[in-house]
This record gives sequence, structure tokens and C-alpha cells, in this order.
Amino acid sequence: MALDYNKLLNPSQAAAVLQIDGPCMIIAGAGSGKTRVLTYRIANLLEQGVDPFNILALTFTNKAAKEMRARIEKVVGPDAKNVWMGTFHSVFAKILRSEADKIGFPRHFTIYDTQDSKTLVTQIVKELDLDDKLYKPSMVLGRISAAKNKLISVQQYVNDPVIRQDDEAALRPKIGAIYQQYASRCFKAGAMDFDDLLFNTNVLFKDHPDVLNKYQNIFKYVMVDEYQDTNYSQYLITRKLAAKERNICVVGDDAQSIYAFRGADITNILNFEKDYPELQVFKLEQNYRSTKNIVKAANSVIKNNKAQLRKDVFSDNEDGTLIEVIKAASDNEEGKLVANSIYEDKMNHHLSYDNFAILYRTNAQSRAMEEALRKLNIKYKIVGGLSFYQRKEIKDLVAYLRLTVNHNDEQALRRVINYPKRGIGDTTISKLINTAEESNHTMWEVVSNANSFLTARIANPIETFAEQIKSYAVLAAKEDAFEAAKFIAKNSGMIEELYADKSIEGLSRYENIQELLNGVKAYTEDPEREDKSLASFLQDIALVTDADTKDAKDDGESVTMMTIHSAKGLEFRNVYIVGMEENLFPSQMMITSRADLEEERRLFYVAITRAEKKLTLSYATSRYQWGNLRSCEKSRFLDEIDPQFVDFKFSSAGPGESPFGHVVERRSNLIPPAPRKMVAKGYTPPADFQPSDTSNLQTGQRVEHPKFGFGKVTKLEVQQGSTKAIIDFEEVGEKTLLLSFAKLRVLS
DNA sequence: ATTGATGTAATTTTT
DNA sequence: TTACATCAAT
Repeated sequence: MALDYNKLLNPSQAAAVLQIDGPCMIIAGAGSGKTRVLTYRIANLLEQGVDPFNILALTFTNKAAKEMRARIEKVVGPDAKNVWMGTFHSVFAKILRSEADKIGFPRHFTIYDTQDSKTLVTQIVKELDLDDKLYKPSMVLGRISAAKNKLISVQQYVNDPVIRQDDEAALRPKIGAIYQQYASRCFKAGAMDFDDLLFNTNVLFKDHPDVLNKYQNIFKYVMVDEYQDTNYSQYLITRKLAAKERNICVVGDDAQSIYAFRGADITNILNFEKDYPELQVFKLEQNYRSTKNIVKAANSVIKNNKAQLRKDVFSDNEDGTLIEVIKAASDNEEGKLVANSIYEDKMNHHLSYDNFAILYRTNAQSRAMEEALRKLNIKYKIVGGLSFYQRKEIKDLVAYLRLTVNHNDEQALRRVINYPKRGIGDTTISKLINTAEESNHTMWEVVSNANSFLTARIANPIETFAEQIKSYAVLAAKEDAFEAAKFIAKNSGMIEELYADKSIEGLSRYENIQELLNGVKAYTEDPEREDKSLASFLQDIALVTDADTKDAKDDGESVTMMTIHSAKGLEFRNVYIVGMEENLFPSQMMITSRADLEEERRLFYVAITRAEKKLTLSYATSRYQWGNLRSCEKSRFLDEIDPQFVDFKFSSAGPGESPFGHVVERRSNLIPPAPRKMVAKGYTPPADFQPSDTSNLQTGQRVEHPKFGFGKVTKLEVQQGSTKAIIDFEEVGEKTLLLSFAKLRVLS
């Protein structure tokens, strides 16, 4: 079945779809059918006989990948499943797993999320005895992240005189030291943060040409969506992959580049031609999404930016209604007016609530909107914000799971070592850290050998904890993710702890745990899933954002609320952009430099172009900030819209309210952990006990330990440079000790 | 070591 | 306003 692309697409779209070999760039204006082109382009490749396994399609979000796969499947059938499709992070995380040993990482390395990274930085700042006012984690992390995105290694960072001057000028000379410690701690923990996934892919390709070559041969056709949002690290990965076949096709719109703050480099798209002189360029300029008024208004705004590719987006749709502007006296009134407007529009035009979206610059703005919508009994859903996986109780359980799969995961260990409470306090924890640091071991190695250097009283619970985790690992090795997670949730005591809390929040936390377990169950019950292990489940959720979760339980009729950033790529019939105020949008932090302001403007452009039929902008003249009222000025962006497309209007008031809220209860059973004998009672170490050199210890030798008494070495194991001795003690039985810190006296 | 109280700092955007 | 951290008291 050959598709007739000239019928399905307009001439420029069809041209882009029919191009097959060689580099290609598609400049796709907002609403110009970009996804459509990408979909058909892949369909065409498949039709021309390209093996789906040889196509790599990189997108920016999981959602985009999922959507595209579904659409290709519709056109070409099950072959679509075999196309490599996903976000940069998920695709290269997968590759890094299978090649992990080549760069010294365990196959089941942990992916640290932003919270983990922040806590780690905070911990390091404290350990290095630095001023936490000067070294704020988000700031330090931003600096580290920027370095990684430019592929600046720790070595390069500390040796670069320019960077050092920068940091010194900012009165923060120790950032290099923090970076160094951060990287080494992540490595020891067998963990990568988001940036590491890309950074280490580059390391892998650089240090192992054979591996690069392998993937160059696999990915004969590379496509990159949202190319304007790639950073240097991503740019280099795609360039290397495409170096052999040169079949690279990038799609993007410089006017929609809104991730510079995260290292996205707009010059990647502006200078693409320099890398590929034989480049073919296609421009998609017809907007099919929005009315003429909306498209023209958007153009009039983006015109104010200097750096951009020339492009003329137009629409053949109706003129449509003018853009409405609502002025409110306060943020609460703004919510009320927006809610009313939604209600009226829905009634007047017989629409359903999912035709509406409220977009804002910051997540904090959602609150006023939520309250207003609730009062009018309008259902809504919030995309983004704190996601399911960021809730405390979920992170706690996930930490147990992570620790089970990767014992060295330091952040997970610290999170749960004393939760639920088992008497391991801060002092003990810092002692564990120090010991780990001094003896160059991981924290887990210290924890699982706590008895070697702590009094029995405190080593006891730690040992129990370590045994618990080890037993989870044994379980996880033979059971699927659901069985393991269920057991761990109960056995860890988490279920018991949460069940005991009868407050509203406590119940909802308990429910969230149930929901996570349901999620694991669904995961293992998916018939198409080959790997049902706990490790595999964790890999999956590490890179999942809220968008996918929320979509699944979308019950139809609700208004969507989200930040403008997360709205990219989406469209709605009616769009409300709220909080059009100076210092909010554009954000206060972005008005100092021209480049930043231009990014804010592009953000505004993205927001405007989400709307199909009707766009409404609103601002408040006063707003609560940290509990007190501040007055606000309307945004400069309002004045940048050509006034012929705008209808200024003032309104007020709104009808009744309604109660809401519900709670469900459930039961659980629990298993208490087993106690164990730890210290030899009938043995007292001699006062003159002197540990001897154990580097030449042999199996069968008799040894003395200050706590466990006399025993015989039954086995020696060398692992990652450290030697473990399994010793059968006369009074306490078999123990596994790390030779490097066990105090042993060799007797024979 | 755990609890509760008081104080403080924070709001940009996300894989 | 809230979330988090530090501190004092048990």
C-alpha cells in the first residue's frame, strides 16, 4: 500500500517527507503539521525498505515519543514498534546500561533525580564546611550542569583558568571542588544524574570507537525533534552518530526555543548548515492550528526578537475572534474572572471543559486558579507541578527499591536508613559517612560492616537493616517487580507506619503507596513486557514525568492547567495565559539581559500559538507574594501585540460554590523483622589487642576479633579492589568482614 | 535519639 | 504562605 503523500500533505510538507538520504533540516513554524511530517517521513522510510531497527527518532518528551509511535503504527502497522524512539535521556540511558561496564558503572546504575542531586550538593557543601548561603544547591548544581552540558569534565573544570576566575569573581572559588566531590560520589554510588546520561554517552563514544561504530551502523537514519532545544552534549551525540551515513534530519523552530536555561544552544539549529554543507532545508510556514488573528498576533510579538531564522508563518483559517484581555484587581479575582469566562464560553459555544487550558509562567500561580475553578465546580487537571514520583512517601518506597537493586545508591540509603525509625540518628549517619570517606569505601560497604567499628548497641540496628536490604535483593532476583515491591513495602515497616497515621494526609499517603504498587502490578502484567524485574521497573520510572501518568487517568471533562513550558507541542481550542505582569512574565530573573528577555518572548510566542480559536490574556494589579500583597504592573508583552488583534475588556463577579473531597480506607498486614545475635558475650578482648597486617591473610588461618572473639577464615573474596573475608567465629557464627577495616589479629 | 518549637528563606521554567 | 532547618528539651 503506497501512500500518496502529495494528497496527504502540502507541497513543502511532502518534499520534506520524500527526502530520504543525506542531511536535512525542517524549519517548522508553530502549528505547521510538524508531527504529521515526522510521522509520514518515517512511514516513507519504512515503505522504501529501510529496516525499522535502523531508524532512531529522538524527541524531547516521552509524550511526544509515545504519540509519534502511535501515529506511525496507525499508518504502517506493527513495524513501528521496532523503530528506536524516545527522549535523548531514555534512549541513551538504555544504551548506557548495556555498555555500562565499559565506563565503569554497574549495569543497574541508579538515575538520580533533581532532588537527589540537590541533597547531595547540600551534603557536600556541609561536609566541606562551606557557607551554605554562598553555595546554594540550585546555584551550584546549575553551574555543574552547565559544565556537563558543555562536556567540561571535572579535570577540565578545575584546571581552566577562565572558569576559576569566574568562580572567584563570584566569590565562589570552591565550586570546582564541589563538582569534583559530586562526581566522585555519584560514581561510587553507581549513580548518574540527568546530565550524566548525555555526558557519559559522549565519554563512551569518545573512548570506545568500536562502540560508536556499532551504533553508527545501527542508527543509519537519525531524526531529531525540537532540535532548537538541544544542548552541546546532545548536539555532539547526534553528530557522531550521523557521521558515517550522514542521514540526519532535524526538525525545529528557532522561535520556540525556550530551554536555554537548561543549556539548550540555539546556535545548534542556526549553524546546522556549517556541519552539513550539502544540507537540504525545508520550511513549513502554513499554520493549520490557529485563526488568522492569533497567528498574526504571535508574529507581531516575535518580531521584537533579533536573532532568528527568516520565516513567514501564515494561516488560511478564518480571522476568528480578537484576543481578549482581562484586568483583575488581585490574583484571586483573576482566578474568578478566568473561571467565569471559561464557564460562559463553555455554555455559549456548547464546549466541553477539555477544550480549555490555563497556562502560567510559574507553578505557584496554579493555586488561585484552582480555588476559583473549584468554586464554580469546574473540573480541572494539573499537568506537571509536583509529580506523583516526587511525593515523599513514593520517594521513600522507591528509595527502598533502588537500594535493593543498587546497594551503593547513597541517596537512597540515606533516605531510608532511619525510616521508619530504627534508632539510627544523625550522629551515627555522619560517622558512617566519615568512615566511608576516610577508608575510601562506599557508604553501603561501611553500613554492612558497621560491627567492625561501632559499639554493638548502635551497630545492631544497622546490621539488621543491612541484612534486610540484602534479603530484598535475594527476593528481587527471583521474583518479579510486583512481588518484590509488595514485600518490601510491608517488610520495611512503611505500610505499618503510614497505616497508623489516620489524618487526611496520612490516608492519602497510604493510598499513594497502594497506587504505586498498582502501578508496579500493571507493569509486570503488561503482556508485551519482556523484563519484569524490579531493576527494569526502576529504569522505566526514573525518566517518566507526570505527563504520561496524568494522561492515563484523564476522565474526560476537565480544564487543563500547566506551565507554558509543559504546554509546548500541545494545542487547545481556548487558551488562557494568566499572570501577564512585569516581573512575573517576563520573569524578574530574565529581564536583565537581552538574550534572556528574548527567551521569555519566545515563551510568550509558544503560549500564544497553543490556541486554536480563542486566546485570552489576564493580569492582576496586585498579587500575594510570601503572604503579603504586592502591587503589579501589566506585562510589557501586552503592549507588543499589534493592537488591531486585541480587545481590551474589564469584567467582574461570579456564582456559587460547592464542597468536595473524599477519602478511602484500606487494610494491610505486616511482617516484623527478625532479631539476631551480634556480639560474642563470653569473650572480652585483651587490653593489649593489636590488629595485625591482613594483606596476606589465607583461608584456614585462625584470627581474633575484638568483638566477635576467635574464628577461622573460611573464604576470601576479592571484589572491586577490596577483599572480603568470611570468618566462622566460635561464638557468633559466620560473618563477612571487609579486610580493609576489620580489626583482626592473625594467630596462626 | 526523638520530639516539638521556633525561625528562616523562598518562587522560573524540566529531562 | 509554606516548607524546611536548626535548636532546645526530654
